[in-house]
Amino acid sequence: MHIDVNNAFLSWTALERLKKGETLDIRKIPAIIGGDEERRSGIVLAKSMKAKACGVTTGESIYMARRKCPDLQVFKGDYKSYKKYSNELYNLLLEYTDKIERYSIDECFIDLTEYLMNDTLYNKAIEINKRVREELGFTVNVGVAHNKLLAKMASDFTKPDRVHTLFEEEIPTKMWILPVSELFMLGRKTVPKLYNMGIKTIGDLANSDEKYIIKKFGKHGKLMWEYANGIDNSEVNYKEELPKGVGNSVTLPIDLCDKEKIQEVILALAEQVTFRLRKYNLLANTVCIQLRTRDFEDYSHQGKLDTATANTKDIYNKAKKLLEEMYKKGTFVRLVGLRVDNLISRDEMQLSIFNNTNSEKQEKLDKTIDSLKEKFGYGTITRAGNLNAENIVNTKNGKTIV
DNA sequence: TCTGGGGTCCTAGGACCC
DNA sequence: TCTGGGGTCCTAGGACCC
Repeated sequence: MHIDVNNAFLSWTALERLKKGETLDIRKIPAIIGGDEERRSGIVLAKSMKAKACGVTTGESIYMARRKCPDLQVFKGDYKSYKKYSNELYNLLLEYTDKIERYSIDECFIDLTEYLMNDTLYNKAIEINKRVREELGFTVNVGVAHNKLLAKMASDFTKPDRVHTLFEEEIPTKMWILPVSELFMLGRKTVPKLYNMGIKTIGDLANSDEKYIIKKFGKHGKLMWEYANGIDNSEVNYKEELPKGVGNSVTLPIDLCDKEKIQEVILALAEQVTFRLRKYNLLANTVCIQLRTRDFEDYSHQGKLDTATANTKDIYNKAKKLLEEMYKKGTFVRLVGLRVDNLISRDEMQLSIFNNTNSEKQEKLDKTIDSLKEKFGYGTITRAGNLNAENIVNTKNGKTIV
């Protein structure tokens, strides 16, 4: 089964508000959860059914959404409460199986292979849908099928608060009739190409020549042809996995064309990224910085580190070097990103790094800073060189001890 | 006019090796 | 003047997901 929370951020915000004594249920009016327009991140993150009816779409600018829907109300998101509701859903699902893949904050796959009868599965899905609504206060769509792809497609059919099945024999009537753009993993670049080839529905793709599609689209072609035919042998991945990379990025309040100022932002990002890296007990082997210009052109530059590290200073120094190499004087930068890749666990690391007294000192410093951040909040402590950028990178301004 | 931020996976081309 | 055929590793950029 695939379980998908309906308008997750908006529904959860609605619940939080009601809990605090507000009387207006924002699920029942044209409303959205949006980013911060002043920080130039004003996009739609989630929408109510009434906002959707006006034509508001996720990802578009709040400005556009308001034009489509003049009495639209905009609310801020609160990631902390979202995590809480996500956990409530997870705990409810645990009563059915521990084979749960948390696909995102508002989506889970669960593996119920032990139940072979379609009717049994369907009844379980009905029960989950009802229990979530009654016990947790929000609604979910549940898709029931014999693999993940079909379950995911099913949960997307009609919303909200519905259970849909997509068994083998239902593929032609329920899935093949849909426009090809509805197929999972077909995005804005591939769909027009298929259209030009005369492939308009998922059925058209399913019944096209597999070899031809592979020749045109390579590996991705094989995947989409199989998906169109309902083929997917992937497992429900219920074991927690460590991340393959960790990154943070910020859209700046104003475009910067001053390398020193960009460096300050990179230092704040390095603090953020390495803080998370250390929480996972991982070390990074490569550093990558990303710049977005005022014309929305993205550039990235990466490089390997001499030894794997999670030190703020090491990562920052490398990032600074990369910036030096790539930044063209006079370019106006809108967004700065820093990410680290090729991660290894700290235990795998040879001990060589600990022979270096300087590294040892840095490790101790980072550890101390981390525990202060854990205890008193991320904004508690910051580097003196970082006071300007800190306010750009972090929304919450805690106390600052220098 | 306005266009986020967090990820994963894939590809093409270049450097380098034998 | 004519210059292979393997392979690996690295980087930049792009497609897709939520």
